[in-house]
Amino acid sequence: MPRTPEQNNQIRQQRKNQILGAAFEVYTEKGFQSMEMGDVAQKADIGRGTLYHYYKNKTMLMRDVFALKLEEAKITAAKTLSTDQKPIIRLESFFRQELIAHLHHPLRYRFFKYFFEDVHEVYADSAEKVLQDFETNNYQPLMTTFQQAIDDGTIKAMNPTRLTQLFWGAFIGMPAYIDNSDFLQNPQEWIEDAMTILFDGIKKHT
Amino acid sequence: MPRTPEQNNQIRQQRKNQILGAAFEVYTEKGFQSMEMGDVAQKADIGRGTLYHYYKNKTMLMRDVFALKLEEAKITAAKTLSTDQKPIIRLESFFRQELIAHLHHPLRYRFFKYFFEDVHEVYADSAEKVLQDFETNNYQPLMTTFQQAIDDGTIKAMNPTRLTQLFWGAFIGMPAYIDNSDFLQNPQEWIEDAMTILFDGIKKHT
Amino acid sequence: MPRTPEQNNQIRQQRKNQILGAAFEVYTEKGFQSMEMGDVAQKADIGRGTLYHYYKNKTMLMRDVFALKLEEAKITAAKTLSTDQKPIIRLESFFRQELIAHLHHPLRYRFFKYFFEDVHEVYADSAEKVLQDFETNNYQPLMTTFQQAIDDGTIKAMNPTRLTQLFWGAFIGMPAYIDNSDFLQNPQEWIEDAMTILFDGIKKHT
Amino acid sequence: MPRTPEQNNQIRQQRKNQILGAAFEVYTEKGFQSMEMGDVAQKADIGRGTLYHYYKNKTMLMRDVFALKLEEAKITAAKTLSTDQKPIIRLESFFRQELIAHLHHPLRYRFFKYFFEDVHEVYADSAEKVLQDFETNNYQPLMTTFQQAIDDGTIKAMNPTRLTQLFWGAFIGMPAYIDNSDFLQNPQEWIEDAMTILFDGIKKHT
DNA sequence: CATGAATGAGAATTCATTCAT
DNA sequence: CATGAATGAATTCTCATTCAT
Repeated sequence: MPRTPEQNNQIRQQRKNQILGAAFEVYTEKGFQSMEMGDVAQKADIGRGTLYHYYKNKTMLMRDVFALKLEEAKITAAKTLSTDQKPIIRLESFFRQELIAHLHHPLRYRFFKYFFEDVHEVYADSAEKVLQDFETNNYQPLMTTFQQAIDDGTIKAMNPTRLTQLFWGAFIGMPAYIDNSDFLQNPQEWIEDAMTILFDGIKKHT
Repeated sequence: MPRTPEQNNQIRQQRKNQILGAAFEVYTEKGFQSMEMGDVAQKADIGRGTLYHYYKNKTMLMRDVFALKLEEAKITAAKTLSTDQKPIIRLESFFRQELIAHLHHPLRYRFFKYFFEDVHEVYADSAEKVLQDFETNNYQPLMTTFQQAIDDGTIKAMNPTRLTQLFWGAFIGMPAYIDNSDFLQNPQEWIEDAMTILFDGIKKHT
Repeated sequence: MPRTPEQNNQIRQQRKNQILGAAFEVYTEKGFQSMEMGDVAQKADIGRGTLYHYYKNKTMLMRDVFALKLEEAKITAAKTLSTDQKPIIRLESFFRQELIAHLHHPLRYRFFKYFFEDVHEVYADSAEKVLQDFETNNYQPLMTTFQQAIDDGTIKAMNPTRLTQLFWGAFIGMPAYIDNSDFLQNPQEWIEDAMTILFDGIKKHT
Repeated sequence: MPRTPEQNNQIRQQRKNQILGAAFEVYTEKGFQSMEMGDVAQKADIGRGTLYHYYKNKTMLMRDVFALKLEEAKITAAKTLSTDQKPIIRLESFFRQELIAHLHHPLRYRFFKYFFEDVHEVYADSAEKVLQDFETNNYQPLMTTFQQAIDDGTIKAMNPTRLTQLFWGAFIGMPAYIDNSDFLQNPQEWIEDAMTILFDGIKKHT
């Protein structure tokens, strides 16, 4: 007997998740150009042709990956950044949490690293809109929190947009270059040192 | 009459520079996988076959680009980091100078961004050795200077290797993500804010 | 509905045979260097890309062709050489049969002609091993039969390895050089004359 | 002061010999398709471009190589085959001498092996004429001598054209297949065994 | 829906030949 | 004449995508 439409939908959604997960992994390992649809299919444990039942092409697949991960990041951020703690505390929580997340999925940070590189190739003309959305959905909460911390005098007065971008860049960059063996071997220390640099700077303040 | 060996050498050297320059440009725009030998040839204003007169293949060409740029970076670093000023001053000079360089050669920072991504593909088994060399030649002087600044009490005590990597990552990351329109429009302010974050942290110290 | 694995296997096997047959033909016409993958595809009546679905590259394709033909030759030889007739009779049958086979498949002898030329290019470092195997699988039965004929006094005492090689070389060489119009026009006579030279020599024995 | 025309001619001829020698060597190692003009130039110790002062292209170069070697072979044959000894003795001398020559230039035999393969590619439409000439100049003396040996009853009555071709093929084939280590290690024995097979056959005649 | 076979456009690479000096 | 730099046509090979079952 044929499946009900809901069953079909459910199967379809589950398959999509399977594919999305595989695509995300392959993507963080290789980037857009170098990732191969065959690898995605293999990792998702489905046939190569099956991918194309769910996604018209590589581009559309990656758009979905991007959308999903951006949404996830947005939710995570919202959760951490909208508590009723002091702004500076919320910021520290957010970044510490993200660094800890890197630890559990060591290639996770690469997602954002690659995202900004590939966004124009994947979205073509609508890339600007996507970046705009990213700014609204993902940066905005961060920016607002930075602003609050500026307002309550806990951090220095700075253009909050620029601050957010610089801070975010520095944060993504930290695990991105050179080997991460130190990060993996002494994660606690590494994370605290990274937090210190970002929040307190390297100078000794007397 | 044939050209003299010196003439040939000169031609070869000039042509190599031409190719290296073109390859560097294309590389910083596209990365290893996406750059096409045809683009390099076109940008260098030579025939596609001529590339192969000078470089056995794409990999060897990129190895030469890497070697050249790493060498250049090493020399620049040495110059700035070995003055007789106080360590903290030298560090600030170095990073400020690098950020100013980014301003004049907007794709320059991408080189390092891509380098760490592609090093394994380009060098295969010897990638680890290359990274080792990079650490020795390029990180070492920085690390030493950090150590000196720690020793004279101007910066906080931290594992200098980790510090160097974190700092470098943050520094590369800052201009690497999202649009750089702000950077291009208000370079002076942007640079000073970046310097502040890196050296003083974002917190207000009373 | 997807094909069953057996169906796929069958398709794969059939396609491989198609390709192997085409490759063999093109190879015996041109040799390794000059054969073009495009010709093979065309002769096999498949797309150029499909070749690479089945064989990683030209080299691997030829390795399979070699393996197949060597195996076939081995089986043919075994069949003819292991009857319970007198050794000399078996030898004569074997070579006469091979010459008749040449007649029906005029390019067949070229396979061995080219094989020894290309084996080093196709197998690189393992070429020696392949030749060793060839000697074991294909020469051995012949050698053994020669030895038996020596033992029963029907042929002259000679080092059987050298004898096999010389004999085989002479046998391959006979149809290999100059035009074969005579061979095609008077196959029976040609074959008998070749057999005479090889087995009785050209001298008249009184 | 400029060279005299004769001097120029002499230089030209010497250069040509240099090139011809190099081309012959490369050819016997690789065959027509696989030999590279660069290798010829290198072996001849001249510039790549210089080749083209002497030969319009690869084809013309090889035609000259062929012509030269065929001429040499013809002269050698004439010398050995036109003594006043018995025909059978002359034939044995000729082939023994050729086998000894192989010993000194181990790839020499390949020349004829490749020649018949490449003649059509190198000469295109005139290939038939070239083969005709080869038959006239190189085979004819051999054929005549075979005929004489048939006439004086020392060898069996056979169609002399076919005999020549079969014999020649067998003779070229002997050193051509499988490794020639035995040939190089025990040349005397190898040659005598080869002579025996060709002239006396492998059967024991009582 | 599911699948792997099939495909061809496109990229890397080779190498005989031409050309400027 | 001599040379090596320069070139592009021809070839191998890759991989996203389509197709038959």
